[in-house]
Amino acid sequence: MARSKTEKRDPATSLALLWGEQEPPRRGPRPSLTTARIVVVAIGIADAEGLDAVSMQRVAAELDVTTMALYRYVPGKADLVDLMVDAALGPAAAVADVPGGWRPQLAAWARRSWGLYCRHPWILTATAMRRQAMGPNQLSWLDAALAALAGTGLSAAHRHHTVLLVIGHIRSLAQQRADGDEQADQEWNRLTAELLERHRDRFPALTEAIAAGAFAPPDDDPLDFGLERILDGVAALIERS
Amino acid sequence: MARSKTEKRDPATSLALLWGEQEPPRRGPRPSLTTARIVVVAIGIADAEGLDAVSMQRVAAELDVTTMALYRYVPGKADLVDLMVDAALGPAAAVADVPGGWRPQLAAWARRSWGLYCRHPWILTATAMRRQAMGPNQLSWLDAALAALAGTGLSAAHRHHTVLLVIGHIRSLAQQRADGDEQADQEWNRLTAELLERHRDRFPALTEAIAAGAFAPPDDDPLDFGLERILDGVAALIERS
DNA sequence: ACTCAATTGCTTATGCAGTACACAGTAACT
DNA sequence: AGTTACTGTGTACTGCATAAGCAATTGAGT
Repeated sequence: MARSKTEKRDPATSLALLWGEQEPPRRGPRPSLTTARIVVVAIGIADAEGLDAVSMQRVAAELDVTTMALYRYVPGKADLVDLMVDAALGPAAAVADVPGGWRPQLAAWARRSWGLYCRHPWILTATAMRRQAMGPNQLSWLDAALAALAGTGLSAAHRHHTVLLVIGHIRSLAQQRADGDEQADQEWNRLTAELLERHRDRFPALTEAIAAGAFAPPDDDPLDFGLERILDGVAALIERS
Repeated sequence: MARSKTEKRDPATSLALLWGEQEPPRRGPRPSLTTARIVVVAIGIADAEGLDAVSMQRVAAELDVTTMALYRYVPGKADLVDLMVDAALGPAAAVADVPGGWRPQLAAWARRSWGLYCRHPWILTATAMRRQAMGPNQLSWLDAALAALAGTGLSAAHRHHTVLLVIGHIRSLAQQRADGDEQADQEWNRLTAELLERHRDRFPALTEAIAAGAFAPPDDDPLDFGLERILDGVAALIERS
């Protein structure tokens, strides 16, 4: 099967970079750049124009250096993206002091996580379907969510799966959000709706649901419905055990 | 913000192709290929070597034609991928005859959907974070899930959100599965675990969860936990209303 | 102070990707 | 037979990631 691209990364080097575990150079000219500065610029591009706009050439141009200069700081693009993700995540927000126990805490965690995906939608693509090196910030988010579930009596495996479930929901929302937002997509939606109308007999339940307003823009927070269902389900599991 | 790539597609043309709504050519030499044949070959490559291995050149070579010949059948790569997705999905399985009401039906739907993502993991990337043209098969899957929820008394919006919640879970699992399966990834996991151990004080809950076996390979179906939680949550909502 | 090795940024070059364009041949409609 | 709509092909352009070699810069060891 397949990892993305040719998979030439050296895990040890990549992880050392991601965790900031590498000795500064002893000799040679002073570096004119920092890994951090490169990452900041790259994130800026991704925020403004999407992940596809982040090419090595583009980042280098923004920094007024040659493309190849970047390779003195970062082994390759994959590592740069990993760094971007971890930097964009930042350290996890503390939710331990949210009152009310695991449920409000996990909800707060989800809400902040969701906010992150809204501010940096490219995180979704950056972490999708590729071996992704996990940096300290990413782990801190995971840790925070697990901490919220610590007192529930759930097994470790169940706690872990619960967190993954919530993350999955958030990512799923981020995905949908990326799909429907922009004006160019209106044309797609219009034409698809037309097609659906023409084949309405093949999709009775869908046709009916649309007629009943299933796809109308919601007025409440899109995160809420799924999050409440999931937390209800988890609550039921907790009570049962 | 940003769609992937330069966004030069014509929605009308792309959708017509996807829905098979285009008149066959009246004159000229017989086409030596079919769109369908191209798609089958492309899916074969994606199944065997991942989506990254699917390049126009590669597909063309497999079919013994020039790269540019493909463009007589498909406007561009994005459209090819859309066709691949819809073809790989196939028509939705009927779950209306699954006994026991909405819950077993939706569970059965989820299970078949999950099977699809297992057989064709590239579907995840293919549908991630890009404007994706929805073809008839994709809509039929959506329709089938909505049909399962038709008798529940849920509002159309809630039915829709419920389906999206389940899809999100499935995709989330597919994502995780893509991450951890392969032998090359063992090295990553080992080194990450080492790093985590060295910084264990920064991630107490995570460290504790791992020690308690949270990441041990599960013996039951990975789909089950999340699916049951979600369905429990939905069931609670249905009872309440 | 002098030498040397490590490290910098730059230049040049390779290979692969998607795709635009113009050509020559082919089959149906007039 | 001629026109027209189509076919597959060759060539070419652009953008991408990245490898290799070069000259300049610096600190450590003498």
